[in-house]
Amino acid sequence: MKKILVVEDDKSLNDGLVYDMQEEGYEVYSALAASPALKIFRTQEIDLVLMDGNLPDGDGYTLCRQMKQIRDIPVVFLTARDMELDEMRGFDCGADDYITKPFSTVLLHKRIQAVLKRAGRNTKQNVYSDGYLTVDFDTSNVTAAGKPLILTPTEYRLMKLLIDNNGKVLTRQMILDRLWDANGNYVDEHALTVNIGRLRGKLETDENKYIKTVYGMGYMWIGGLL
Amino acid sequence: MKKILVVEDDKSLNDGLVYDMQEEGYEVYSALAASPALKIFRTQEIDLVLMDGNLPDGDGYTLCRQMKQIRDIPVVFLTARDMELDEMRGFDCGADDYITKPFSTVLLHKRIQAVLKRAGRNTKQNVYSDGYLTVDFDTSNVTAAGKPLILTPTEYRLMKLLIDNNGKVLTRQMILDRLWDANGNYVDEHALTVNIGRLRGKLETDENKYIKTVYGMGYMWIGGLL
DNA sequence: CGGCCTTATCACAACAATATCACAATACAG
DNA sequence: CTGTATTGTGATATTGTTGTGATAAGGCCG
Repeated sequence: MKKILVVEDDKSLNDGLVYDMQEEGYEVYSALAASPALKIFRTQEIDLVLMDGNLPDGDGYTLCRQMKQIRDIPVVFLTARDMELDEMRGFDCGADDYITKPFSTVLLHKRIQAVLKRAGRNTKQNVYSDGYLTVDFDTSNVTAAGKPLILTPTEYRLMKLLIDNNGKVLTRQMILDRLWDANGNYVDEHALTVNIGRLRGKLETDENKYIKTVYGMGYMWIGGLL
Repeated sequence: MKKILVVEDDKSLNDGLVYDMQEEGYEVYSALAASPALKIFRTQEIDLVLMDGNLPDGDGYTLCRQMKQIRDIPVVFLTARDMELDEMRGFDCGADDYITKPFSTVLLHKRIQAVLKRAGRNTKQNVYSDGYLTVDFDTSNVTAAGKPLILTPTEYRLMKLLIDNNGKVLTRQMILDRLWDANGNYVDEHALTVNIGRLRGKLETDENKYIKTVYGMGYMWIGGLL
């Protein structure tokens, strides 16, 4: 569940926001001023900050900058209509969006979703990496020591299967079933042996071993385990 | 210089926007409807789209989605005040900001700056250069060993796409989607193969190879790697 | 240590993916 | 409207991959 921090000095508006956001399914923290907000921000893994532009102790733009420095999470500003100057300052300090009061709950929620989604793009990663080998499963990019590595489709699928079961032994039969025998076509078990060899040849060095042969059983990926 | 595409069916507002943005130092393209907009978008390396929500042929939200699919650049919506529904649809389709009419030039500029800055995390280099090949993406000048190289539009766009993803594999499908029509319009995958060949013929020599084919996957630019 | 089984390596052939070349269709400038 | 450059298409050649067979190397157990 996403954690939202509401920073708004108007008590009733603050309460309203907290209630609304809880209804929308977020875990909500709130603060009435900058300094308690910062404290919460440090201790909780906040995903997004909803912030008023005019806070009593030090304005929100300073707070925004401070937070961004600690950890770069999205900040959405709440600002009164027609405060063009405010808007600009907000963006200057790195705000990700701003919303003019008054606003509806549903709109607010939509904007928050949009901002979170935007931020999520830069953080979400589906990668395997130890010091030497890196595999990006989203783009199918494989690099060894920073240099791109070209794997054939079968080699890649084989590697993915092994990494998905990092530390577990996969029997030859299991691997055959999952990589080849999708439609009942029989393939020589030997094909697996050869492809394991080819994969090793491409990604293992004298110092870096990844695929452990388990005699009489199958193979096991041992990335970052030994 | 940043390239902005203005999509607005109100001719006078369109002209005004174009003028304002040119004053602010952008290179501005404009379209009065969705389909010409899409054409410009495909052929020009647009950095940001300024779009009206109500277009005569197919609404802007559809257009936004199409563009995002081709290449993920920021889209800012222009929408009439109080059109809350519009705003939400805008965000649903991946809009990066929206601005309610009427607005001031200076505010618009600020918002655009903010959005561009936000997107800037993904901004690519403006000049590519290794010892042999040099590409200036601002002026579209390409030189090999100091001598100018003439590329056709498609060759250039193809090369840019590859360089933007230096060291990463781009699948054939990805490239097709981004350089040719992302919608139903069918283009023979073969066209890509041929254009890769032409590009290679122009910029590769016996000693300098740039485009690595990844069998069963696609292609990868390998400038300064390997 | 020596037989027996499992796994590894190498070379090759069949096949599928990609490259190349020539030409036709299209866009485009004058 | 005409000539030219660009881009897509088709036929054919080339290259990369992958399964298979033969052979070598390695582990297991007496």
